[in-house]
Amino acid sequence: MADLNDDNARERLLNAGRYLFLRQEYHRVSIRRLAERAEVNSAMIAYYFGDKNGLFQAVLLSYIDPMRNAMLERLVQTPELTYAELFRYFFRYAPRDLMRLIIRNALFEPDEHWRWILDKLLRPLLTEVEQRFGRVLPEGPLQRPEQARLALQSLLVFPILGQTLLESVRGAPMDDTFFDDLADYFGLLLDRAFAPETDQ
Amino acid sequence: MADLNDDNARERLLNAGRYLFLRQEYHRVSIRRLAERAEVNSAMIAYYFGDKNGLFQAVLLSYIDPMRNAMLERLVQTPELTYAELFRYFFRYAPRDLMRLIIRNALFEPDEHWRWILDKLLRPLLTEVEQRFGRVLPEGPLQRPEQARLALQSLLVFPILGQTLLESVRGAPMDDTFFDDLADYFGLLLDRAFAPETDQ
DNA sequence: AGTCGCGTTAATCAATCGATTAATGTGGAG
DNA sequence: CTCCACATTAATCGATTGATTAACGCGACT
Repeated sequence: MADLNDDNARERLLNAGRYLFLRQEYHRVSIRRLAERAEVNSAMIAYYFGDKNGLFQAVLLSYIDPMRNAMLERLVQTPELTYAELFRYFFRYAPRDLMRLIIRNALFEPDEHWRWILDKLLRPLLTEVEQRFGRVLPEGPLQRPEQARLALQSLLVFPILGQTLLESVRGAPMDDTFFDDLADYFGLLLDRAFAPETDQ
Repeated sequence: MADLNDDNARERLLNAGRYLFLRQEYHRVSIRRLAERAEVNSAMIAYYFGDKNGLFQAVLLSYIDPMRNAMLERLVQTPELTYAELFRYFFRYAPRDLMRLIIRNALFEPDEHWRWILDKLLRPLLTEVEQRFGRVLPEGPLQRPEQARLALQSLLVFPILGQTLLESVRGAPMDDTFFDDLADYFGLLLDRAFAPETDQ
């Protein structure tokens, strides 16, 4: 357990990267500020990670495995998930900082880290979750998998992604209570929309 | 009309800013590349806009007024909008590049341009659109304005915002046909969810 | 012709960027 | 103690950043 503490340069740099890369865009985080926050010489980045990008990818990798395990473990415990439960779970336990980090550094600069993030991190996780928890919609005009998936993704991701934006607009923070209410609301919305045809 | 052509330095810089700021994050766009693209001396930025940030704000302002006018003009023509029409209109005519620009430079760097963008650009537009086209939901458990608005915003914004991401995941571009289908699907989804209570 | 002001240019500033180097510290094995 | 591999340091590299300056071109007006 002594090899997991944070008094060695590599771990300290990872922690500094987790802190800084989550809060600022990649090019705004300089090697010197990383080293300064880690209280480590800036050359240690090249020593342990090759270059700045190596540290960045190491930070992402250090997030992705615990996230996948945690998500799958929790989801496995409730295999028959209602939409409300799914929203509530996701709003509570999704690593919001990591989501924003990925969006910020990949979605808007697709030529740099994007391909790597997509292939190494995102696609395996998405396919695995989907395989385990794919829902079959009832018969009806809404049974179009791609569109249904996009609707679900929008409702899941946007409130988290735009939390800062939304809090500024509404002038009040979105606490857990708000997200719980939102989860119930979205769950009810999808239940009604995806409900089997009644008549006519 | 001769004062609207693009052979003067100020207009050329605005065009360069429109091009570059839409495609890269603020700090990735250097004064020299702006001047180079505008085929203008880099000192002209300071001359006309004070500094780089002045040019950036001028670029945003040059977008926002035509956008507001275009949106309101088109929306006024169809005051009684179905959800499908609203989605279709938004997916077609919303300035996606500008949306991404605002998100990229404000949502994720709230301490820099964020407050200015929100107060000057976003809030007036949102309140104006909402005042003119606020819909009244039918009675029922889904009549909660804030949550309903957030659901609508999610379905409207996320597909546009994440277009690059989604295209990479699905491996094919999302053309107008896809967005039209998506508009119909989302419209139907909300119609069903927000439909008045039937019985029980 | 003179001159005033707007527009423009080349040159340069200090600061910071990512990266590299050579020298040095350190701690354990032989 | 010696040696060697690993870890760390200070210093510096060339490149680029945003910004500023002094000089200059030039048309308009007197």
